[in-house]
Amino acid sequence: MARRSATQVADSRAQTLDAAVELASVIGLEGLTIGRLAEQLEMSKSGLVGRFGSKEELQLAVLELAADAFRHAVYEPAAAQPSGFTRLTAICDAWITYLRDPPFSGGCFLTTASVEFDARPGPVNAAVKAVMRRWLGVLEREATAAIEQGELAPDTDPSDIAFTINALAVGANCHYQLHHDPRALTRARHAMARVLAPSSA
Amino acid sequence: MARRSATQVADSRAQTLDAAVELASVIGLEGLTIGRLAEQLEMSKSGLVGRFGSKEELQLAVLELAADAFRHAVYEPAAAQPSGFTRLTAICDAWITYLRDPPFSGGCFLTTASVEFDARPGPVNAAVKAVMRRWLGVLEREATAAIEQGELAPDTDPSDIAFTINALAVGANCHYQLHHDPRALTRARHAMARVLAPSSA
DNA sequence: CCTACCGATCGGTAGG
DNA sequence: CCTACCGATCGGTAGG
Repeated sequence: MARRSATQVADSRAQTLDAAVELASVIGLEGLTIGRLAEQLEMSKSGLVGRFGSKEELQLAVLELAADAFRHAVYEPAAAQPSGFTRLTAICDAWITYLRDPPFSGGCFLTTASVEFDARPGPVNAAVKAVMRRWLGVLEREATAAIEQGELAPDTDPSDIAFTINALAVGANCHYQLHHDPRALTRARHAMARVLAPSSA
Repeated sequence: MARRSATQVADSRAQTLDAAVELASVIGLEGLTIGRLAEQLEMSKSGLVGRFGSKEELQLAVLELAADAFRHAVYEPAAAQPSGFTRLTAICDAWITYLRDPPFSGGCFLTTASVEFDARPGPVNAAVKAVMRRWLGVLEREATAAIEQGELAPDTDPSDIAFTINALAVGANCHYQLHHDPRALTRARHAMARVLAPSSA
């Protein structure tokens, strides 16, 4: 006879996290404070602490949700495409769309968190690293498939493809968030296409 | 009969700023607090406030110093080279060197500040934008010279070159700061070279 | 440049 | 989930 069912608890947690990730995308994962989030949700600080345990656990939960949203927006649409060049192209398309109209108003959350925590050792730093490595691994896997299928030159380095596509997306996000110039997104998309194009015409 | 000469005042201000920019490169420009900086410099908070007026003015001074350091490390060595392709190449070389061994331990300060302040309106946001625009303008000017000298294809868009080179540097900095993998730097350098290579072989 | 202090906010706990 | 509270720290001021 619990006062709230497991589903209700999960729902309230999910709603809390939605607000937290939106707030953190604007003011940063470290700038996110329990007090400010509580005020926005019109609840007490201790209520929030009860749901997550500590600020660090809240940060980890926010990061996990943001990573899910990224995969949902960028990877899942492309997963329907055949592996290799076709799927890589679909990933780039979805990625640019995601950068243009991100699910949280502060732009790509993973880029923000990466810059914010690259010099702060701890569990959040480790989690950011893990998410980024996993994503680069996906890109690398698709690049390898493209090479095997003869869609990329046989001497191509899959890690090189993964790094460069990711760097262009990160750079485009930073430029677009700062200057709000959509040309950054089309320029990044074209540069991605050149990375995936056969090196000789 | 001033107790401290203008030179002494300028020196103490410069030493304070050196410590501030080093600290801010690690914990961020917003995370930089007067109290923590004062403690590190073994002086009182009010002494620091007296030098800069407010935290925001301190942030602006730190940003200005960081921009000077960037230009000193990346632009000045290349300025000795002839304008156009040669100078762009020298800029890319110096840039990668700067990313590998940055003057402040937190990596490229401008990238950090850009991500941190892209959604925080105010004077610091405006200053970051101005620094970035100015730098992109330098890259664009050199790309234009390269086109005029026939070193880049005549239908090349100078803004496109500037954006892409910058995005690769930003992406490389983020990757290198997070994973400490120097291959990110050589990969970025190679991608920059492809951007500057004639599009057909 | 200092000490002493201001009100606000931080993350978190006690107790219910 | 709440109120009430803890010690620490925030940016900054008063007064010297």
